[in-house]
Amino acid sequence: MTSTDVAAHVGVSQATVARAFSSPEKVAPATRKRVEAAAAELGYVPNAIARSLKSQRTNIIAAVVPSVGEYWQSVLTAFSKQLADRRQQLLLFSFSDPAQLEDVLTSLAQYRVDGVILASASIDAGRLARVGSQQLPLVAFNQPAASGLVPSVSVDNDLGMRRLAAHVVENGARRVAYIGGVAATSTDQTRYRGAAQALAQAGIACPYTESGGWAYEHGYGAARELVELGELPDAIMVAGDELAFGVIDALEDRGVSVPTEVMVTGFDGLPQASWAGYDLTTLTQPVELLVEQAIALLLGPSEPEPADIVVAGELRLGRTTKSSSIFESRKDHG
Amino acid sequence: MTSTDVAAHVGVSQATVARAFSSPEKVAPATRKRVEAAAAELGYVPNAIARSLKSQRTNIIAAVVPSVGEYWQSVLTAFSKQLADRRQQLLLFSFSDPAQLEDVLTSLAQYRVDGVILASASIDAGRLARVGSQQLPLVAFNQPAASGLVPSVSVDNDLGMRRLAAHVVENGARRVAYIGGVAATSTDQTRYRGAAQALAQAGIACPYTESGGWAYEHGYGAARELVELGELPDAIMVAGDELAFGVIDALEDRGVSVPTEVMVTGFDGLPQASWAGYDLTTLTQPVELLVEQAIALLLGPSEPEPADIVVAGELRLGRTTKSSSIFESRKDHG
DNA sequence: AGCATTGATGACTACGTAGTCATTTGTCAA
DNA sequence: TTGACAAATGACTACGTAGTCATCAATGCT
Repeated sequence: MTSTDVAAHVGVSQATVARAFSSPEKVAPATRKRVEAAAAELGYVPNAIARSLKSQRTNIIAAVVPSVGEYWQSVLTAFSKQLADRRQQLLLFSFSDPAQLEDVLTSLAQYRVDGVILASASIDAGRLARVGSQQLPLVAFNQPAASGLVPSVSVDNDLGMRRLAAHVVENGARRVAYIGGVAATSTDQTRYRGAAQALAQAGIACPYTESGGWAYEHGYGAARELVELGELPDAIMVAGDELAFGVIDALEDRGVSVPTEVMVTGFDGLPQASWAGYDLTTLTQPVELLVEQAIALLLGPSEPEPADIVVAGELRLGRTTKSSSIFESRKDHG
Repeated sequence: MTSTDVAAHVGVSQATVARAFSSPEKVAPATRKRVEAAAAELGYVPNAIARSLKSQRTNIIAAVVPSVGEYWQSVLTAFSKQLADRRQQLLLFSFSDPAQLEDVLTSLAQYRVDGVILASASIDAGRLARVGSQQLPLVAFNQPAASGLVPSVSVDNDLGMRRLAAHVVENGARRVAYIGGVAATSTDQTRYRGAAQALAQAGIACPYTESGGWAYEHGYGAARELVELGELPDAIMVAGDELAFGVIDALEDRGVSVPTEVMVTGFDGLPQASWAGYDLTTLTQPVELLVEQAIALLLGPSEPEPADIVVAGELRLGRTTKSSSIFESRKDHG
């Protein structure tokens, strides 16, 4: 069922049918109605593939995201929603191993998408630069390493961690440990640096432990080791919320009370952070806003110049840091 | 940069360049190498849009999923991974309101995808039938209502709930409450029926409470009401894991201990169910297997006949039902 | 040597649409 | 009434690819 078929049925030219759908104002109302009626009757729907070939625009945005992780799933959801509002579709390219990235980018290149959202902390700068050297509109999402190489949108990791650190210090922490995700990623580095520098200003050291990933299990494992080594700090700052959930559960499992004995902070502001079971102190990323900015860069009128948009997050105070006496614990387990 | 450009550069015809990429075995090795070299030099990548137009295959599968919910996110991840292995891409259509479905299906129809995965409990049978009447290969994912109308793949909701009910009864529950999601959905109905019938055989009633959604907040609210009404049962069976997390947190928040005072069961087997903080007794859906079956139906050699594949889930025993004396509570909050 | 067979390649065209340009029709002012 | 002009429409073509068919060279066989 093509526009030509509909045209024949109505008794107009194919061009008129095409116009009736792509620029209806250029078709006389009466004609348009007849075309629409025939299309409905025959079940005609314009072919986006052919349209894309002709117009050189696909109205498709590709998202390259890691296939695991609570955080990326929430980001993806936001992109999907906001792109739908702009009548764009989201073509999903997920990968579980950074090594797959080459393959992913190769097949991505074939689809002539209108833009690409590169969302993964685990792409190194060199690779990023190579991708950016294509003429393809590209936005790096929450990848500090992208700065200067490709246009990027990020939460202010440094400021966020500083605020969390300040909060922890205010709440009386004197010894602090930091549990990171993957030390090789710029996200991890930036966050740790923020925390470490802010704490250093208060004269507090902040030993770094790499957990080796961003998932619950990694946080659980790292915290378990910390407990087994003894010498628990007053607070553990964790590089991400999902990690922090694991940290909290590991601590509670071993009888270490949060926040009474050890405070815990996260980073990201996942929905679960607000769940009563965790009620985590964290830095909430303004995901909707970040996504909006990313889309604006991609779909903006001009080519996205290598701008680096940094958006501040919002401090969320949960029960996991309410240790000092002036805070009334809103809830206790027992 | 097109195949014609490459052809001119190498000194062969466009057809040969096209063949070198789409069916390399039909091109002499020497020629193929020259073509590949030129393509690499010029940065040529085949245009999937043009190929799709010509070949009438897009290698794109559309997924229609609700834009919220932990469960659907995990399903999406599985689809994305498995489709990538088969060199198919995933075009994402998410919607937050069932009313948007018409729009979604309209824009979906334009992309001439090779198949559609319809994954939402909140599509009613009538609508399903209409979608199915198109000639488009379609698979309904975890929608019991689809049975007979369109090919479908589902977990065995009935059996799963029966097994959970049996487990709860074995653990000594005599009074049981059921918290559902959205009563109008077939998923909710099937699950409740399974639980109610299994409990009835043990002579136990199972009053149904609708929570009004599938999210954490809905479970939290429903459980809060249950507590405020007094008359707590021995066990609460919940229609989904995310709901169950809310139920557990609401109970604990009000000083009701799980599982000592009230047992809780979920359904889905989300990753978080295995987190130590919840350690939920639930029915784990074999998501990877379900997805595999769905893809097989879609991409199978023949048109997917309206088969209904039902796969049994696996009972996961967590701490939330270990109430009877013979079970040692692995952990307690306090 | 002559002919059939196979492999490699080129010329050509269709896929379905949208934009360009030309043509026709209707409207208004001189 | 007629020229000028705008609106509506049609004919035509290009977008980039892959499949069909034809062509040509090389090989094997009698």
